[in-house]
Amino acid sequence: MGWYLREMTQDMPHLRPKPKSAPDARPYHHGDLRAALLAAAEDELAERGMEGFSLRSVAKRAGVSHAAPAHHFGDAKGLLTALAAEGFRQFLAAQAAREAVAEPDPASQLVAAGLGYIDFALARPTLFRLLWQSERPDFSDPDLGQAARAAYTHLVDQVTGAGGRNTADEAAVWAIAHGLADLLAAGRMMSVGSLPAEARDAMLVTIIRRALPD
Amino acid sequence: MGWYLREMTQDMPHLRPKPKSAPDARPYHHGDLRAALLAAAEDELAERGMEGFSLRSVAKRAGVSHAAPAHHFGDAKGLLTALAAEGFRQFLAAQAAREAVAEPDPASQLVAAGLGYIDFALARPTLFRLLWQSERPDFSDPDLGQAARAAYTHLVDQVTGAGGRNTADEAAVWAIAHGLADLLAAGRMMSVGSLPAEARDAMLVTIIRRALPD
DNA sequence: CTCTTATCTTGACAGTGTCAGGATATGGAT
DNA sequence: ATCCATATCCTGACACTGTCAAGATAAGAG
Repeated sequence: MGWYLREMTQDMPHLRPKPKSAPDARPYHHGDLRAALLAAAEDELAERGMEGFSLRSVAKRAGVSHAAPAHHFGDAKGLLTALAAEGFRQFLAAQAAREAVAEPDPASQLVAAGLGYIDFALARPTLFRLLWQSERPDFSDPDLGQAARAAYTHLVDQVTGAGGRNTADEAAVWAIAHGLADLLAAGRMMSVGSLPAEARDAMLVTIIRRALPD
Repeated sequence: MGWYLREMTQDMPHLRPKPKSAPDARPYHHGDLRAALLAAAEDELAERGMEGFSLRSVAKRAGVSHAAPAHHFGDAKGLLTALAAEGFRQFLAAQAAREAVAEPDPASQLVAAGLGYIDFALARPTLFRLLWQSERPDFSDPDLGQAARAAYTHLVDQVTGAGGRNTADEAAVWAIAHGLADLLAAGRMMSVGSLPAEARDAMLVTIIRRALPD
C-alpha cells in the first residue's frame, strides 16, 4: 500500500512519462470512487453480513485508504444510507422483472410483484435487511426517503389495481409477501425454502393468492 | 471503578469488620452475575439497538469489569445465544398470554397466537430481531435450538388444530403473522401501526383471519 | 486450617469509526 | 501557458470494541 507515494518521492518524476493507462497503475484519484465504494459495500454486506460490516474493510476492498470514504459519504451511516437508496431501486427492479413475464391481469401482476419481492430477499438477504430492519441508514435522507416511498407506492397501486379498497387489503398482501421474504431469506422457513425453485414458486403463488382481495 | 481494591490494599483490614451487607458494598463475587448480565444485555439491546450493542457496556451496566462476562458466556456470541434462548421463551409466553384470554375454539386460539406474536415484536423489537434476523447468536446451540423448535412446534400445532392440512396452510399463517410483526416493529407499516391499540388489534384480527385454512 | 476451584479483575493486543491535518490532482481563471 | 482554488485522497491519532493471558480474591471441600 502507498507504493505510489514512494514512487513519487524516490523517483525523479521528469525521467519517466506518466503511465496514464498502465495495467497496474493506481492513480491518486480513483475516477469513480463513489460507485466503487457502493459496489464494495454491497459485496462486503453479502460476504460478511450486517454485523460483520466494516468501513475500513470496504475501503480496502476498493483499494483506497481507510479514510477515503469520508469525503464521499461522510461516515459509515452515510455510505449505508446511499446503499439503501440504491437497494430500494434494485428492489423495485426485481418486482418489475417478474411483472414483465407475468399475465397482464391485475391479480397476476400483484402476485408477480410479490414473487419479485421474495426474489430480491433471497438474492440479497443482507441488503434486504438493510432496507427493512437496520437502524444504520438515515431514513430521513431525501434520496432514501424517495426511493422507499416509490416502493411503497408501487405496492399500493398494485393492490388497488387488483381490487383492494381499504388498508386491510394493503396490509394483508404486504405482510404475507414480506413475511415470506424475511423468513425465507433468514433460512427459517425450511418447509418452503428447501423446495426446488419451480415447486417453491408454485407454492408461493398459492400462498400469496390467499391474501388477495375478494 | 476498582475502589474495593484500593480499600483492601490501603486500609488495614483488621481495623474494621467486613461490611458484609453495607448498602453500597459491591462484593468481589456478584452472586448471580449470569442473570444480571442477561438482564443488562436485554436493556442494552432495548436502549442502543442491535447495531449499538456492546459487551463492555453490558458489563459496565451490571457493575462488573469488562472481561467478567467471559467466564459465564465465553464471548459476545455466547451471551447473545443465551439471551436469544431466553427470548424465545418469552416469545412463547406472549402468545400464551393472548391465548389465555381468547375464545377456546381453534380458530380464535390461532388468531390469539398471532396477536401474541405481534405483541412480542412491538414490546421488544430488538430482541425480536435477535431471534429472527440476527446472525450473532449460535443457532446450533442445543438450548437455543430447543427453545426455537418449541416456538415452531407451537405454531404447527395451532395451525393443524385449526384445520390446516399442508405446508401452505402453515406457511400462510406464519408469514402473515411474521410479516405484520416485523413491519410493525420496524415502524414501517404506519397505516396499521399508528392506530390506537384496540382498533389496531381489530384490524390485525381481520387480516390474520384471511390466512386461516378453509 | 489448607488447598483446590470458581469467580472476577487488570492489562494488553489488534481492529474499528471518526477527526485533524497534509499531500496530490483537476479545472478554470488569468 | 501558468497559477490557484477546489476536490480528492492519504497519514496519523484518538477513543472504543472484543478477546486473550495472567493475576487477585472468594467459596467450599478435605
